[in-house]
Amino acid sequence: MPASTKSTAVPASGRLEQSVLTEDASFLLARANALALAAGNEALAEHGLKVRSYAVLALAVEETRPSQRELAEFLRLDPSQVVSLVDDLQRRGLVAREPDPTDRRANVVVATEAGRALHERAREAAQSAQRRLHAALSAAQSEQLAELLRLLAFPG
Amino acid sequence: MPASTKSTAVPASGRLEQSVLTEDASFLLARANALALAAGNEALAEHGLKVRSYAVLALAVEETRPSQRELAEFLRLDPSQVVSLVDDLQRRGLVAREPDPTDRRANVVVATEAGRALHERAREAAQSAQRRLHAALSAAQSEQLAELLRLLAFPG
DNA sequence: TATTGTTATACTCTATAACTATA
DNA sequence: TATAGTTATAGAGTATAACAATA
Repeated sequence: MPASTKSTAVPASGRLEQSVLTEDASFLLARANALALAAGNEALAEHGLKVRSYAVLALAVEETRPSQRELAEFLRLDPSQVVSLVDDLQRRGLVAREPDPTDRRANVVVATEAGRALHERAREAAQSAQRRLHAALSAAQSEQLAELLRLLAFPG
Repeated sequence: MPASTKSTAVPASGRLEQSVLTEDASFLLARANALALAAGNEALAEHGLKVRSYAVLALAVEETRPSQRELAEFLRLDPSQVVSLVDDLQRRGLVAREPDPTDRRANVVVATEAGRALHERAREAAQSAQRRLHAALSAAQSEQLAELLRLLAFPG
């Protein structure tokens, strides 16, 4: 193969990495998210979870006692998507819907004991996947990235 | 309403922001990406584009002359998705498929004059949407965020 | 044999509207 | 009137397998 077809040091598969898109934060965000989502789903699959259901379970484990509405807002999901996520977790005995005493329209989603146990194991899998994903970053860089993303994800 | 139901200074809509998920880089990535995607699609809609088709157009405008295969890898799309994205842009006269002289299996995707003109206008809309999205970040922070995301998005 | 682009297909995700029971 | 949850449904996005042409 003639040298002219591979005139740079960049590998053939990465020819496009010199694109201006590489300076576009939204594009980088999309690509990084695609990689993180794939890695997360793969790591959680052995526990029967995905990134979505793991997030709901994680919030149900906490003291906050979130309503489905709050879950939808926080996770940027449609309320109807929360219904089916909670349906699934409830069918598997991992969370329960409890009535909110202060608002009889609302359900509070709380983890069962089995849900807490599964969450603990899943959390470790997710964290180890994240460590692999952040292999190119130092611990300080990972923390800094999280801080900057927080500004973007929670404005105001 | 009794004070005990709103015991913190956090607004009711943001009660969950104290969750440990808020320290999870992958969750923050997902939420930030959801916001950026929505803002991007909204900004590009007036030009008849979405984030996906804009990215393809942007790469077709450059000198790189990417093949559909390269577009798929770079944008982390399935090759079949690239087919329909290019189909659509081509139908609208914004890009053309040119045969790759060095590989008769491959199509090279290049922007037409109309495509270049539209890209220029769309780029401005996308950039101004991004400035709004990054309102909480300084210019230095935005640049830093992009650098860190690049490490995540393009490992190796 | 392996790869590029293509088609067809199924599956997941997302968004919308309409309904009920509450507020 | 407005909101929480639910249901149904349609649309967008994603993933898979199979095929023709070419390497």
